[in-house]
Amino acid sequence: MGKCEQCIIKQFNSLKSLTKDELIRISACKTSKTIKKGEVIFEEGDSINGIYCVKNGVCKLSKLSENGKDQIVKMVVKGQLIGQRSLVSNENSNLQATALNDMEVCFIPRTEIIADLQKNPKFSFDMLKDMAHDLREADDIIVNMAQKSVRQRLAETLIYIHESFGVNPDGTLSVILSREDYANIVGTATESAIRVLSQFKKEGLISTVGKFIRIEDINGLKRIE
Amino acid sequence: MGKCEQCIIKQFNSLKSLTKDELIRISACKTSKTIKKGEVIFEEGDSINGIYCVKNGVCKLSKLSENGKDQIVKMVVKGQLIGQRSLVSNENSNLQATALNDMEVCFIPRTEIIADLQKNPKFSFDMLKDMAHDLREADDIIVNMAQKSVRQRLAETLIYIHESFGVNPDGTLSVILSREDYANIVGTATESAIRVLSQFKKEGLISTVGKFIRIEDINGLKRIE
DNA sequence: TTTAAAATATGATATCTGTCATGTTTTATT
DNA sequence: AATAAAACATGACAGATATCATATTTTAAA
Repeated sequence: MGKCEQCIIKQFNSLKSLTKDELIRISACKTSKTIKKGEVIFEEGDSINGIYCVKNGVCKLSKLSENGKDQIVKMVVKGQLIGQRSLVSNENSNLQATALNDMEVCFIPRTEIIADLQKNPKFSFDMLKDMAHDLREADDIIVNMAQKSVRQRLAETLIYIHESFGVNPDGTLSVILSREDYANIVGTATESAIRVLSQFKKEGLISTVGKFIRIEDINGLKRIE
Repeated sequence: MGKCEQCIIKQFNSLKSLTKDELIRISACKTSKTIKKGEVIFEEGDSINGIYCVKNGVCKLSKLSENGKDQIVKMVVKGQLIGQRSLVSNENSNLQATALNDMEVCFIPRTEIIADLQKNPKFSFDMLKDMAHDLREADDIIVNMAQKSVRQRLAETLIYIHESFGVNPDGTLSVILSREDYANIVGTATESAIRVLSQFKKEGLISTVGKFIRIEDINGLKRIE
């Protein structure tokens, strides 16, 4: 099993602020897991009791709505942490985490992290920064949901995935989502998401081969109103 | 000018975790302000350079959308803090704060708070908890925006205001909002908000006299689908 | 008080989006 | 390869919501 103190992944999240000794201690009690595509890491209401550090792969954080739809609230990639909120508030999770492709994660038990938060102010300040960033993102999502059309939101989602998660060598988006996932990010019916993607294709803004999507005209997407 | 260490308001936010000495120091450099109804406390893009502790009154935090609407993201009442996110991330504000009625606030400069965050782990952990709570609320708002009708969202907004901010002796909601504000919380056109409120009135769910709204049948509102 | 401005109200209509139905394609499994 | 299941696609239609127009009422200001 890898050692936290040597792991490059920690560069990308607040764990980077832990001292070498703290990392060694955490390394001793962490557990590594492989999670297969589609597998649920934890459900709404689960007591998580720790945080996950994503070493590889992508997952979605979603929340079930009363109408049966599973709204995707955030996507998490390599380098990021999952479960900080529940860790801090000591409440059960309000979200479900589901792997979008095969993942490798490390699980660090709650008590260890809490101990470090109490002792290492740089670490807790870093986590504060992360949450402040998440909050800002959440604000933007709220505004988009409230004020923009499905067409605009879907265009922005494609751009976001393109810019945040990158593309394969052939230019297709590296994160593969079903049309239903797109609908659940945008907050619309699956048929509507399919329809709008088809329109984008007709307009030459994107090209698709099955689930693979390539953005052909990113400025065109940005221009959508 | 009041002294922080004797101020009861701090009970309701993370400032309660500061030591007496820290509070005395903060008290020495804080400034009190009165803000009139409708006045803007800070705008999007402003560098805030501190946090506001709300001693009295209510304000809205909003973000301008490209379509010209001013989406309300959160309402802040007596006891709560404003500006933690910008404080922590050291970025300019992504939101505008506007007083909904006359307010009294204390402004604490950034450097003081940062110093305490670095030194007092209990304080920073408390602020982490606050942010985790805000994030959870934001998740709920995203899901509601994405999955619920204007009618449902408006009903839930009325219930939220009723339960979180209370009522006057005559039973009317103590926080007075314009129809436009309601529209900007719910994320709809002002006319739609007006229309739905009129419907609620016709259905006996609420009664209104000018801007004053009284919930007559809270269970009826909760039943709306 | 008078007047102007802003907020509230309501109708008519257009547009957007959801739902249902149905067919096709892709993917997984035997 | 054959089959079933899932995902994707598209049309038709209904319902929700935005927009525009126009009153009416309330509030603020002169």
